[in-house]
Amino acid sequence: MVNPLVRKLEYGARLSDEEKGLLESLIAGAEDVDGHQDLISEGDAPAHVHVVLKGFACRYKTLPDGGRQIMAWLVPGDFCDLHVSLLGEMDHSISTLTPSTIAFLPRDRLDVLTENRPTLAHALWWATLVDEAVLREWLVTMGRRPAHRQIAHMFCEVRVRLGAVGMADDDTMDFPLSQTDLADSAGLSAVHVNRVIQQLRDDGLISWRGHVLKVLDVAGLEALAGFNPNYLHLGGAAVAEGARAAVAGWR
Amino acid sequence: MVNPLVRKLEYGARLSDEEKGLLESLIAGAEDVDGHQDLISEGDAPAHVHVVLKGFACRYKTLPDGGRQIMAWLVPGDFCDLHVSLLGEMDHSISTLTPSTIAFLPRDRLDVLTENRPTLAHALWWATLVDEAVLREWLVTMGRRPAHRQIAHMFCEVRVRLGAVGMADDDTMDFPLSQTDLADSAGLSAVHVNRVIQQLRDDGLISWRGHVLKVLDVAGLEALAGFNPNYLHLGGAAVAEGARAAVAGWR
DNA sequence: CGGGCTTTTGAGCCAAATCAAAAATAGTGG
DNA sequence: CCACTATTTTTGATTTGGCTCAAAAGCCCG
Repeated sequence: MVNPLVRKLEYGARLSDEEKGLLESLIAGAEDVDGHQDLISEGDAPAHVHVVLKGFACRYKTLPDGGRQIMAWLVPGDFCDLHVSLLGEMDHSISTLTPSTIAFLPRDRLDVLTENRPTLAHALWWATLVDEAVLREWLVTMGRRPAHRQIAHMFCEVRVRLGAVGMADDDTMDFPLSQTDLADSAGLSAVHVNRVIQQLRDDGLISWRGHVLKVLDVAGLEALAGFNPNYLHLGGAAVAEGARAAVAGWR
Repeated sequence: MVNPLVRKLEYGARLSDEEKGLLESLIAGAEDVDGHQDLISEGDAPAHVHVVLKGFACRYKTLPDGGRQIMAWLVPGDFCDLHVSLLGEMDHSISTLTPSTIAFLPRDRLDVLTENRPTLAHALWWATLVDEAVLREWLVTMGRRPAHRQIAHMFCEVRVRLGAVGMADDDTMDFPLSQTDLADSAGLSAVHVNRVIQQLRDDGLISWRGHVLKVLDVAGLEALAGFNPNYLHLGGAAVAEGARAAVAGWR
């Protein structure tokens, strides 16, 4: 299978075969990590750039009262700490949610590469900006959608994101989070998440048993969630280029 | 008074006088805009980069049921659409909350400038990454803090952010949002926000009359909010450089 | 087969929402 | 400077979505 990192970044820029090769060659090493292990902690200034190749990780913060809020899911192809380093030190932590494979890219070599390869640099910044767009959508979802729509929305999103890296064939995907993880992502209690899930199952929208999530009724789930995938910006590099050309023309 | 844009970006990079001048010279024009006017709408691919010079603006999305969620406050010195253009088209809208002065920078000239001035480019990306960090904190706040702590947190944040551009002397600042705006930012109802505000007043933490917000008890408010300003990354360029040097040393 | 998760169920409660209306403020034009 | 509106803030009453606490049931895996 093609590296999920390359696969994802192709949505951000039209990469040449050479550029794809350069990117893959940067993967200095990969490590299998257990679930619930911190990869990077608040206050760190990580020397390497981490990429998820397999499994699920997350960004999170812990509150004074012990509560945990997950702010992002990191799925195969996602960077953990690409540009945050520019801020000096991490203002949040990153940990695996499930057993995962994490790749390391030497930051200095990545820097050199992006200086010489504007297309690659573009793709990497694109990835960071999409992260931000996802964050915005999560905020909207938490602020203004009731619990069942919120959970539905998260399933819609993960279906599209995993699909983009070839990991959601037939609307079926490995989704190994616990309901507690989901609750910490949604800002809900685990008990309530459980009841919402049962409702979604009863309504024939999803099935979720063991680690396998299946979206049974894509249209129904998306309608419930009010899901519009535009914020994921997966229209592809070609689309984005067209948009930029159009902008240039208007100036 | 020094341009708030320059003032803010100095936290992101150590800018030379020449660079500051270049930045200011980019401001092609500025316009006074009424409150509650859309500056940029979802789907746009804006030709200029907008910067708030005076007043308050916001990023927001509107939901199918008509609800509005504000995802960010844009205060003097903040960009509205700096790097989002890299995504092709806007996935959210931006409007003023109050009468404001908005500056326009020609995107092509900005692009040229950043290509030749790595320090400036750094400062601009820093600003984008701080936006993202603020978004993360808002998410945590909405997900895991009860309403009174959440509102307290927003006041703590705005105090520091306005202070950074010299607009919060003596813990007193112009804060012209309505309680409805605040509710749409916090994901709460306006009625509940009103009751929370009264509680904060009764507890002697703030006063907020007309458009003037005064934080009467900084320590008390921050303790209530569980506020840690690290996510704003206003330690200053010197601090950040030190951190980077340290990283380099560890490699 | 037993211990440690995770999911599920039940009961009671509370924070925040909704609905509705009054009071206070801020503009606006005469 | 004052009436006249429109908006914003405040109050009250009621409802509810989601929380907490607690325990049972199911699963996974060694």
